[in-house]
Amino acid sequence: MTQLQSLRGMVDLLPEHTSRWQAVESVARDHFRRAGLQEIRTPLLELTELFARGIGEATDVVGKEMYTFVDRGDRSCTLRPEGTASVVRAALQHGLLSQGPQRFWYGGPMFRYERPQAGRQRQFHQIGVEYLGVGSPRSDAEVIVLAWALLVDLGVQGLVLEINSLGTLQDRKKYREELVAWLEARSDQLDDDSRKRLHTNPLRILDSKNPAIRELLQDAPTLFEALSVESKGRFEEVQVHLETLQIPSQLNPRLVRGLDYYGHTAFEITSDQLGAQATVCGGGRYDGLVEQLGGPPTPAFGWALGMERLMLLLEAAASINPDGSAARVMASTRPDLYVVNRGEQAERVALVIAHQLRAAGLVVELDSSGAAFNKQFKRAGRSRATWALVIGDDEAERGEGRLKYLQEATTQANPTPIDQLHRLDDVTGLVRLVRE
RNA sequence: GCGGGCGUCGCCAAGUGGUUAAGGCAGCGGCUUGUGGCGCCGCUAUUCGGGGGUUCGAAUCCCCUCGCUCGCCCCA
Repeated sequence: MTQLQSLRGMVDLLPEHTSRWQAVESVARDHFRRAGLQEIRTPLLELTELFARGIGEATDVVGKEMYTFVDRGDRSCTLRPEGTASVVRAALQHGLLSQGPQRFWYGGPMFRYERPQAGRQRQFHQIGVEYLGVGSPRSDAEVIVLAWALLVDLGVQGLVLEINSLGTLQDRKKYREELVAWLEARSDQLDDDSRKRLHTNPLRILDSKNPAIRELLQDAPTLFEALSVESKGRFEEVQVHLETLQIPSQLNPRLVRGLDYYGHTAFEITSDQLGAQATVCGGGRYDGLVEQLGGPPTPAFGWALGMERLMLLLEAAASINPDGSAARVMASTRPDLYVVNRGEQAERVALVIAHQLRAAGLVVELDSSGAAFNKQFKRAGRSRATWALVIGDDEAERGEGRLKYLQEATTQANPTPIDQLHRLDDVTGLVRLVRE
């Protein structure tokens, strides 16, 4: 293949998709605004150490999925694989945490060096929320409902909210020992993968998709049983708040999540319409991270939502229900007016009137090809504009344009009546007419 | 990193060893230099992801390579 191509897993967003993305982003921004969140934008590139310390050396993300290189100043740099570590770093760096609780949202590209497949790319996009400095069980529910409400508002169907509690560090340490002991006694029944994890990251074995392992795990001790009374109580409180908010949730005791910084509440919002990559949104509590990165002990909670996966769900929802809100979000804008013009004087006038109508707020497409009228009409039809404004030299001479309504099909039997003339200097009148 | 499937025009796609590489959509031009969606006519791949080999002859067989895709792993 001699033709230059984008890198594997790096995807172009073409115009038919960018309009949908903008629509989704604007709905999200509005939700965040009403929740009192502020946007934060951090660099795409950070010191490798930030992610190594924040996410955890033993995790897959850090161990094998990062885009890392050494820059000209001999620093090890990494393209961000997720947003949370950077947000915490920025809050710390600028002393934001000493000003009380901080509520952020962010969005943008993330990078993970993985084999692409359905719902998984090397450069992908997330929008996310981080609540820093708030530790109540109530805030867990408040932040989760933000994600849930956004998805519901966008018209996504068939979502499941799965939640679990990972307890405290001590809870996990205690459980880890129990689990390792239990699994070691049955190590002959483990697959290679699980055996490898036994000592690096045993909790992740719980998440295995291997049916044999799942079967075996049926009788394993669960994390929930190992939780302290306080941790259990806290988690129950979160569940009560979710119920009060009428968010249906399912306890998933195997839900562990792959980033080291999570503790207590962890959750995922999944759909059965995403193939193997079922999670559209995931997050949880990460009370230890701020300290881990050199800050004061600070409770925190957040989530990230995958834009590409969300778009997949929106497409599915729109095709099932063409009148629903998902379909509305997917619809692209069409021009109000297409200016058909030909002739020296007419073309000059058309340029000016197009400019004036745009200034007045209409979506106007100007044909500047100088092609024959029938060509221009053909393009006007294809542009899906509501109206055509026709200006030839006759009209230009009189300072008028012909308005033609394009939304009704012409047939042989019903040739379109020729429309109406309208003064070109009456811009507000034109705008009113087009807007109806 | 490991498996499976696939690669013929911008898109969909026929062709499975004999030579002129169907067809549809889209695009462009014309019928139509003043009125679109319908119709009719014409044009658009010396070439089948790339390289090498077998053969008198290859899009069709073999080898290598690149890419896409789905799954494992992991996660958004």
